[in-house]
Amino acid sequence: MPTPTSTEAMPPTGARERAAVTLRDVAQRAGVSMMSVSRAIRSPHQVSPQTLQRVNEAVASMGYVPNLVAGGLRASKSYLVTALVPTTTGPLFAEMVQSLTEALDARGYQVMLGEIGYARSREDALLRAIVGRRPDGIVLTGVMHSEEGRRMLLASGIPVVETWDFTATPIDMLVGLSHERLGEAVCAYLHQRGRRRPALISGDDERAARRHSGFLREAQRRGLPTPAAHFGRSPTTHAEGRLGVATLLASDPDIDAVFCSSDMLALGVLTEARVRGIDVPGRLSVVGFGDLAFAETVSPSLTTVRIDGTRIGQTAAQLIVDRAEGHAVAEPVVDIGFSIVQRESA
Amino acid sequence: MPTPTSTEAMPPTGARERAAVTLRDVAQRAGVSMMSVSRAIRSPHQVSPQTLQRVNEAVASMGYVPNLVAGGLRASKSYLVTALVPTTTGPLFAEMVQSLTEALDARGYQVMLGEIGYARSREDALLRAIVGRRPDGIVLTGVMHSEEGRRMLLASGIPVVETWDFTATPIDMLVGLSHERLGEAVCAYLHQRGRRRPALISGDDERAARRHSGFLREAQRRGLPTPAAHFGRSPTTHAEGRLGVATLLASDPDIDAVFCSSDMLALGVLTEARVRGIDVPGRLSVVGFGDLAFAETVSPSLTTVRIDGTRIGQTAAQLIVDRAEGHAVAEPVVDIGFSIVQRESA
DNA sequence: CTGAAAGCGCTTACAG
DNA sequence: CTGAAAGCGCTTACAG
Repeated sequence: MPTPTSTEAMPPTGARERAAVTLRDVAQRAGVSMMSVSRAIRSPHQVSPQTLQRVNEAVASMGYVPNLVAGGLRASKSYLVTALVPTTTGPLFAEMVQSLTEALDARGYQVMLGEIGYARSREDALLRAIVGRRPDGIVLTGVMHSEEGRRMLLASGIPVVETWDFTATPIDMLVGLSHERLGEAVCAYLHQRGRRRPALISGDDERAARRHSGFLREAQRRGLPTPAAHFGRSPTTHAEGRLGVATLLASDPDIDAVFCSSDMLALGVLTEARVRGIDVPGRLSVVGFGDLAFAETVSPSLTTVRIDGTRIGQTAAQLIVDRAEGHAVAEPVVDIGFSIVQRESA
Repeated sequence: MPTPTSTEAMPPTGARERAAVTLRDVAQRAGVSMMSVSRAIRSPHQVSPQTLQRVNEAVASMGYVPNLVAGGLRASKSYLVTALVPTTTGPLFAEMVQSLTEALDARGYQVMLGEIGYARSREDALLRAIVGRRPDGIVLTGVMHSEEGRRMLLASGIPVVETWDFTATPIDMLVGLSHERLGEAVCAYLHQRGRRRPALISGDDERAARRHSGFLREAQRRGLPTPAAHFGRSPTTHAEGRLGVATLLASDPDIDAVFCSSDMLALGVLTEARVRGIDVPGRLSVVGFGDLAFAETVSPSLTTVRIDGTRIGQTAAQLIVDRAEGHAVAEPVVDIGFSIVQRESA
């Protein structure tokens, strides 16, 4: 290893090591107490004009950024809300995350996202890391099943909102919908339009499984033959949609409808049908899930199921803030429902 | 307002308010000092077997979750890395985020995502909130332009990695690529395949703009007529791709290639071309950007540009950890390049 | 292997 | 309007 020259010994790197400016430094510079600095920053009107000005000058010249961790520790208030989203979802939850972020931002809270699901086994470890940071609220996508996870969240005392799904036993609060009922509704929709041999293509996430079982139940109720199904992995792909419908048609050429667990699967089905010269919706109806932006403009346009992610996010934000600030929560469980968006494909 | 009955006065809500278990509580229960509990949890082998057992029992029975905020404050170490991703990107950065999360998780760090971009004006406020939590590292998607933002990050002393783009003046470290060169390469690719009137459809993000200008420069160098362009908003959509190619063809029916700033735009172009009976790639070549999963299985399959998001994430993780743990960073600026994935559409 | 003291950077609670 | 003291829940640094 060469002897470092002075230049090598002090690369740009070196400059990054100096300690951050603290409240004490600012107080010294401004010639006031730490408390006055703290007040000048958080509630400027509680402080004399001169104090305010001197503090502001010191803050600006020193580039002071308050340590929220320290403040939060003392005040037992983090103004941080953690949202856990699955890696596997892609754009489906984007709408919810955005509206959650906006609504909480407006009330002075910051949202941090945690990715869950790339290693299901590490879910409890991740939860522990999150609870350990003592956020003022936790938003989960889906409901929590792990007993360990439920216990930890419950014991933490942190407000929790589960979303996008329904359960009779939420940990705390819930903003979601019944995927069973959704599956039933889609089956009814197809049957009412004369379809007799519907099938399904599904990813392996649990909400898709619930939609599936609702669909089967409704088919049975209506006296239809048990719908065939093709299963792929989540996140679902265009390729799986093509493969799925090819596989289904191979074992039963009379299939006349497919309910897909995502719009991307449905798009794959549309592609495969076109390549094979199968008329959609003439010979085959296709229904997606999610109402992603492309559903409206593909050709044929895609009939799908829409869930109002914006409303989920806003409602969750409201619940978290109410609970975090000690207000009564009138309706801790909200069913936001779903709607079938009728377009050309079914 | 009705007088609350005892049931109303003590809803499930009430149970969530009790204070969290602390190290002191566990120490008392286990009959040892706080330090012994702290050691038993963090370095169990430094503690006698009896102590360890008593602590473990107490921790389990009380459901103790250490307050990482308090620990981090004292130790000046948060084991938290914040990644800022644009709301507008959709699935493009998913790969990077996942590999970043995995690589950092393996080293004991936790990644939290912050959404940027739904309100550009709030970018500095968001940065302030993030710096205020004193993460051990910050990963930015794109490069930082705001002078205020650059100053704040620089002054914070927190390791920063900018990604997905290139600049001569990174704040700290950089893992990216030149979008100008990428644009040049795509133009050359199309010209080499006999295309004479290429055009572009672009979202309004700055990396798309750089690809655009590289493309124009290369076109000029090759003596091609100045490529026409259609601009839409980011996030780009399937609808915009359809509209864009329709608009371009209306003003110049002889266009023979389109470079789109996203695969979703390109998919819209494929749809519009099919509906109009325009042969792709016979009469019109289409190139996307991103190599999303569907690019391979749409029909015709989509020629596109791939960026190795996994490698970006892994490299960024390595840089952050090295810097955070005081190791020398050999190569603080990494060009990961790009590749054109040739398929049917061009 | 164990523990008492000090301190991380703030805010609360209290007194002027 | 201002400030000195205490404390949030941990870990560091030191002493045994």
